[in-house]
Amino acid sequence: MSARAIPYRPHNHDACVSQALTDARAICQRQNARLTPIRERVLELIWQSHKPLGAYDVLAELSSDGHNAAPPTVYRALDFLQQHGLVHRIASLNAFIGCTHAGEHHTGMFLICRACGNVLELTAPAVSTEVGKAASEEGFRAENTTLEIAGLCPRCQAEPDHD
Amino acid sequence: MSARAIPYRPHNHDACVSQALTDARAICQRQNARLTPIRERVLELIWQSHKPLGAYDVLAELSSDGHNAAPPTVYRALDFLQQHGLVHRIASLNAFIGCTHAGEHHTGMFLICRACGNVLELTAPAVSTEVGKAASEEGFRAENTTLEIAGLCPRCQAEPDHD
DNA sequence: TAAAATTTGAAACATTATAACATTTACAGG
DNA sequence: CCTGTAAATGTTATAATGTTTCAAATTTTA
Ligand SMILES: [Zn+2]
Ligand SMILES: [Zn+2]
Ligand SMILES: [Zn+2]
Ligand SMILES: [Zn+2]
Repeated sequence: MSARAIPYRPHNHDACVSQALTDARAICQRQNARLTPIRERVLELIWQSHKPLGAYDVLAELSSDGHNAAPPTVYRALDFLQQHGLVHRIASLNAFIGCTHAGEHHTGMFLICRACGNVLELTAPAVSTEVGKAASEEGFRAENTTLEIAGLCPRCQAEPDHD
Repeated sequence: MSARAIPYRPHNHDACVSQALTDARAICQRQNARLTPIRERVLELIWQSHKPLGAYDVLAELSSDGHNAAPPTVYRALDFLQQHGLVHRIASLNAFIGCTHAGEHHTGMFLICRACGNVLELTAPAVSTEVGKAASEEGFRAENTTLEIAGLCPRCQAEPDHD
């Protein structure tokens, strides 16, 4: 797997998308899960940028596809994709983003730029370790971590108002 | 300030509430902010337990007070309380909880028990440090951290189905 | 092929949050 | 005490997000 694209910088994003779809197909096959056309299309839509997309945004895109979908269609597809580690929900934004570590067993940490809206997913083992330590010091059995950092990406610190 | 009550264990919760209200009055005075009757009442309602309360739950309680309130009343009060560091919003639950470190300048980390619903707010400097490190390694200027851990509290690990 | 399980369609509804504008209240200066 | 101003609250409507339910179609299994 090659070096990961940085959302904040221009890059060949088509490569991000096709890599994500290729990975998804492999992962679903391995897990005996069915990446149906709707699910694949939703994943593709989610990956259209590195900015999280709301469920109703996905719905609107499906509609402009000519697909007459209702909310449950989208939420089901998103549930499926989450279940199989292909997308993450960003709780602080009520929105969804493609996982850049699909298949890698990880706990995502998300850097969310409040200016450009792009999100970078990191794996930070040191953070996970400290979180686990803090939880177990309280006797708490951690199952699921939501870690979302809002702030300014390097690009927007230098030069505001990027897309 | 005495040792903090552990939400997961029985304790004199009236003491939690009155401490929180006393602290809130002092903090607002120091900040020249007006802790009006509505705001104080909302804070008291939020503190009625260590389980996060939804905005519409607050609304319902206000109504049963005989106060004929609409959603904006509650959201405004909650915004005020958040602004002054008296309550936190738990993004993964769309709900609000009293801050147990009001006035202490901190980044909250929340241990959310999925069985009993209680939430413990921690300050974990080591976690904050690692989060800061991970962000700055990416050149990201972190401004706001959402850190919520769902799992099982000690009590519910031992003995399920507590309230 | 027939039965079973999974996936999708469709309609209604529930929950959470905000916009917009009117009214009231608190406060400072005259 | 009045009065102008800003802050806070009331009120109505609406937007945004997410779920329940049941029916129909599709895929898988036997
Ligand atoms: Zn890309
Ligand atoms: Zn991921
Ligand atoms: Zn208590
Ligand atoms: Zn706090």
